[in-house]
Amino acid sequence: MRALVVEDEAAVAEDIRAALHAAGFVVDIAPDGRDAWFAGDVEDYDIAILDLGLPQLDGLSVLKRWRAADRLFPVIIVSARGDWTERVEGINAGADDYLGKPFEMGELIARVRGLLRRAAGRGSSVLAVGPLRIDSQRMTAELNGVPVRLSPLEFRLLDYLAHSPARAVSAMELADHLYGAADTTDSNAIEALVARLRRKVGAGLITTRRGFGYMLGDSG
Amino acid sequence: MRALVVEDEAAVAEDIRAALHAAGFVVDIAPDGRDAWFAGDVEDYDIAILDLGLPQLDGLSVLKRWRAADRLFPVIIVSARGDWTERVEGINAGADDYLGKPFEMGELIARVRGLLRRAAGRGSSVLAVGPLRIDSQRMTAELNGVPVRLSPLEFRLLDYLAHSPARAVSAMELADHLYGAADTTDSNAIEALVARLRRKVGAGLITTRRGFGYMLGDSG
DNA sequence: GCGCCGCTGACATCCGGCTGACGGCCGACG
DNA sequence: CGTCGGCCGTCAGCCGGATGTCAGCGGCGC
Repeated sequence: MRALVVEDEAAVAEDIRAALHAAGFVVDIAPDGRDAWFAGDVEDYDIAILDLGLPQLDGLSVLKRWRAADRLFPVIIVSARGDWTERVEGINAGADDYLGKPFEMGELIARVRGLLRRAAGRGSSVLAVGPLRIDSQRMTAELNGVPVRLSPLEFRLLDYLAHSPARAVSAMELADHLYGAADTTDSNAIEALVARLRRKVGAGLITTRRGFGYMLGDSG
Repeated sequence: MRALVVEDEAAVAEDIRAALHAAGFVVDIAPDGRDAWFAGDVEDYDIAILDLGLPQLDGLSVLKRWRAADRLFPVIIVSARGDWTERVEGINAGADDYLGKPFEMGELIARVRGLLRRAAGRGSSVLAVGPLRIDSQRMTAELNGVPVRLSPLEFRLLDYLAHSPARAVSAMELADHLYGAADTTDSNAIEALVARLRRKVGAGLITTRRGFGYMLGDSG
């Protein structure tokens, strides 16, 4: 999962980054509105945390521009001014959630997870695919009720697939969301990762659609 | 689907080519404005990605010449970050979308799909033809609600037919768009492909107009 | 009824994707 | 500080599905 954090105060940005990173996200930070707009327009994020008070370009404007450009990833607005009208404005501009400062990192993570769940069209916080249960909260997985020990990358790959229902996800997209955009590796790292995952969760769970990508389950 | 990438920087061009190819496109690359103008004038593209900073002939001029010659395929302008005036100029010259550098490949693909959808006069990425539903986003097809497993080429052929409403598409045109112009193969590869497709989606869905080509459905 | 275009099933080939092995890197631990 | 073990990217070779080719058949249009 890839997240964009828009926050001008470096210390706060770093706190959020750390929390998200610990929760298994790849994080980009945009320190001002202009960078934020650009990054959100150009990169492929799963979610954005957006501070409203920003230099260069106001947070609400950033959000509106994203939405106008059909950038539909979930956005959580974070703001110091606990203003009620502001909240409404945020929602109207296309925000999916609102969090007043100061806030607990735990709450932020929880809301992020909730939004991702909704975006994936799932109700429960524990995703189930066949005999496999994936708990993104605890970063654990169970096969037939038996805990499976997964490495961080393995888990994130599995988690990303689980959040992309009924869709084949290409190796390129996976690399993008697991590593971030920077490296255009044309290696078989993803294939190797998938192989190791299959060895742990059973070969049948991850289907390869030749020429398209990977998906969980086998229908479709 | 066939795309023209106009980009003088070989590495960038290659990245774009790879991404488009992974998304199921046949890609031609034009390294300068002159080549671009010629290729767009002579070949039959479904979309073009146009860099503005070009040797020989400026990108905007290329676009204007295409439009002046009634070459109406959608064009996405790609340009170094920042300049609003440039963006306006681009739109005025007949561009359909604008993307600042650097950009995320996934973003490019999404916009390309959006434009093609609009070009086909549809709102959704899911096309329905008789009992068949084609989702070009997920690259899946369903027959009466049952997923059909198609190979990459099969899917692209089907997708192309679906985007050519009520029209017979010749084998030559199909070969052109599935493989690229270069090879003037006088083989029956397309026929074989169609045969395999028919076996999977039902013979009635793809009609042959003897001497003209193939079309989806049977009316017209 | 004739001829040609197009269809099919079989076969060859080719390429994407899988695997097992290897080694670098890094953190844990003595 | 050295060693150990786990994680993970890279390599090379293999496998099987995907796709082009061929040859023969069939039916559509004249």
